Amino acid sequence: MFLYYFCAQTQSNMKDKTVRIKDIALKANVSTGTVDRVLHKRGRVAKDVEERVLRIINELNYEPNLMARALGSQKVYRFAALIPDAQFDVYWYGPKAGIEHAFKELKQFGVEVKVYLFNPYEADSFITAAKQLNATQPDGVLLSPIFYREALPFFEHWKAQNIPFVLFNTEITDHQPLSYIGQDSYLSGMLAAKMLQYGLPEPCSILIAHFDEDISNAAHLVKKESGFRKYFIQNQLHDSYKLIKGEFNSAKFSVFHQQLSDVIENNPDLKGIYVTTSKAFEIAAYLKERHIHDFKIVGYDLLPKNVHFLNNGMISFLINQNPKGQGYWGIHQLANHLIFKKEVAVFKYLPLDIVTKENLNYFLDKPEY
Amino acid sequence: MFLYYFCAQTQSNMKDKTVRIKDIALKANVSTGTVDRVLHKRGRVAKDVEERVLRIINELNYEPNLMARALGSQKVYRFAALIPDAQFDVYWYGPKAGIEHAFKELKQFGVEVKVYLFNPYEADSFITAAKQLNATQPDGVLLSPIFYREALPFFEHWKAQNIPFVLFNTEITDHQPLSYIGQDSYLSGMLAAKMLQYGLPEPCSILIAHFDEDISNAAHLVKKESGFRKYFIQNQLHDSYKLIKGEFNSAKFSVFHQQLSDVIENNPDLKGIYVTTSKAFEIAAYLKERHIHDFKIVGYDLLPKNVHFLNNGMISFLINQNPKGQGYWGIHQLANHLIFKKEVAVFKYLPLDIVTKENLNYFLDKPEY
DNA sequence: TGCTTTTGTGTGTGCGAACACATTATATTT
DNA sequence: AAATATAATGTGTTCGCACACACAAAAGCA
Repeated sequence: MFLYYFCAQTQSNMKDKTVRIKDIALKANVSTGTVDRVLHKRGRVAKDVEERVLRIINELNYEPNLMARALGSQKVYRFAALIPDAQFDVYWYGPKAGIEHAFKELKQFGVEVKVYLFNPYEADSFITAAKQLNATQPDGVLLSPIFYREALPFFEHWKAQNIPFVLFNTEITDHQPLSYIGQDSYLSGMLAAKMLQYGLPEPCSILIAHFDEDISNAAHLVKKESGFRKYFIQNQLHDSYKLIKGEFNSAKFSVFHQQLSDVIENNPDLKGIYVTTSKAFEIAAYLKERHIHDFKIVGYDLLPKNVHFLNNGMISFLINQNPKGQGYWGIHQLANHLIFKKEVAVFKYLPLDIVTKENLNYFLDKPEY
Repeated sequence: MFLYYFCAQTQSNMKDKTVRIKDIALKANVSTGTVDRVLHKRGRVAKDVEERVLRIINELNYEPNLMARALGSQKVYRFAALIPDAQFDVYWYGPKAGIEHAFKELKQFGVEVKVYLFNPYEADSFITAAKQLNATQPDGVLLSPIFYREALPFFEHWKAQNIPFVLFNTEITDHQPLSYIGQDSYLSGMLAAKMLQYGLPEPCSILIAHFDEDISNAAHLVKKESGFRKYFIQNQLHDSYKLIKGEFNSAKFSVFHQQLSDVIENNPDLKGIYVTTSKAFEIAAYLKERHIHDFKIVGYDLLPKNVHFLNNGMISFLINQNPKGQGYWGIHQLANHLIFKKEVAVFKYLPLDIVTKENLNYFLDKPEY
């Protein structure tokens, strides 16, 4: 019978136990202390000895026992996260939950996480929080750089201080972060286009709705829009579908309503709406109020209000940006780099989850990733 | 500024380090040995003492240090997996990969995994492999019980031997497995219906295509079909759409082609096809050959051939059953139960991932879950 | 030469839990 | 009451690693 065997022993070296520092020391005719010094590049080792030890480490394919390491070294890794306060935008509950979850998994390895919150509508509050964060000299930083310009000097500072930082949610990959985590905004736009067009076989108008953001400072929204438009071009559909662009401000209801009703009146064949942010519920609510039920809406994120309109059919699909996962993986990337010395990918793109009424449950309260 | 602080110290007990057995022993006026006996229910502890210790464990919110545990106890956990050989059906590469991935994460905790392969088209080979598996007296078993009847006596045996077993892929939840892992077949069918109907606004006929399976022995396919039909009833669409059922056998090409062309000829308004297994590519290939391009197909699983037809547009959507994840979580459920003493959910439903050309990449080679 | 640095190397302890073993207290038998 | 069994509890070693420290040899310098 066919049989695979996964176990600690390699096939070649059949009955070898896992290689320990002791084993290396023995084979190299030195003490464990010396091996330790080589492993940690603490110096104070003769050249020839160092080479010999390194060779043997390679030969024996030594892999440190992470348990024992975490147990032995009482080192504490102090991570800091810098994210918007959920009280201003419930979206940010997700990342915070993800960060907390990652912390729970990693605290055994000596990880501590401080979360600094700022007001996503006030650049100053970002700066204040970031300065405070810096005062504590963390070993690694995770942040959502929604204030790009304001974040720049901090990038410089961390680079100078050799503090790895991970960015998420807002696609920025200059300034050598350790890693960027989030979705591919461009593909995200293409996917949204597919989902709308697939359900709207007849030629019609489609609205691209941006919300609340300073578009010039929000590169990811621009990318989403390009991806969205690209889909129609790539599939030779740009003659059949008219794409309208709108920027809305949900803060002032009356203005928002006026803007939206203008768009609807001016485009009688409007049948689909792509909301580039998590504010799809604003539009759904408006349409519901007006008893307009034949629109297809695609938006982002499983906010309670969005879920509500997904369930009653006003919203056709939500693309899950996995905010929880972003926080979770952000902390994990730092740990992988600092604690486990793993290579971490500069781009960590999370899946583009398509959520409908039918599969909603699996994305709502998953504690795992 | 707002600030959350995740660290080893609880807020109430500010400067407490993590609680160790020693701390409990101290507070309970006993030795660590006694605490240990209480923790592991090894007996030989006076009733009153046990109660006191348990109370203090609770009060102090003790959580064992998994590192130290894994280090200290050299215990080896021997898991066995019993799955079809991928050489008969490439689908099974997924579970095997997931099992291997889980092993890599868990080997630090002393986990070993033996994978026994059988021929999914020969019940005897299943029995042979299962017997061989039993001979090794594993601590836990993960299997896909695609031969339901043949698996029954083994369920009994494991139950009698107190060996936890986890089932996956084929929905079976009798016989008290530790856990079942897979998709909710019923919801899966509903989702497929949604994806087809959403893209086919006009009334038409839709084919439900089963493949290769002995339907009477494949409860999950029946459930998929019920869910699929339910969608149309629930949404009052059963007048507009005619649902046709077909059972195909891909082994005999000529027969299969005849069957399929019959269905197409007899239903000129056929526009959608729901393939309940991973064999959607068979139908896509046929249609492609006949230059029929206006059908919407929804099927399962990211097999290379399916991916091919997803990319060229013949298949609209694939629902990812996450075969890799099933193997991964299967092993993890065993570990959670046996090693980490966690409660494990009897039903572990994996998300219903909707895969299109646009978001395909994220589901193809994700090493994480 | 005697003395201080520097460099190379080995030893020992602690981390938290598991488990074997040693010891003490209590019950039972003779 | 002494002997013995048995239940209850305490002690010590182990796991693999990090890190502090001890110490020796070599090198620098007067």
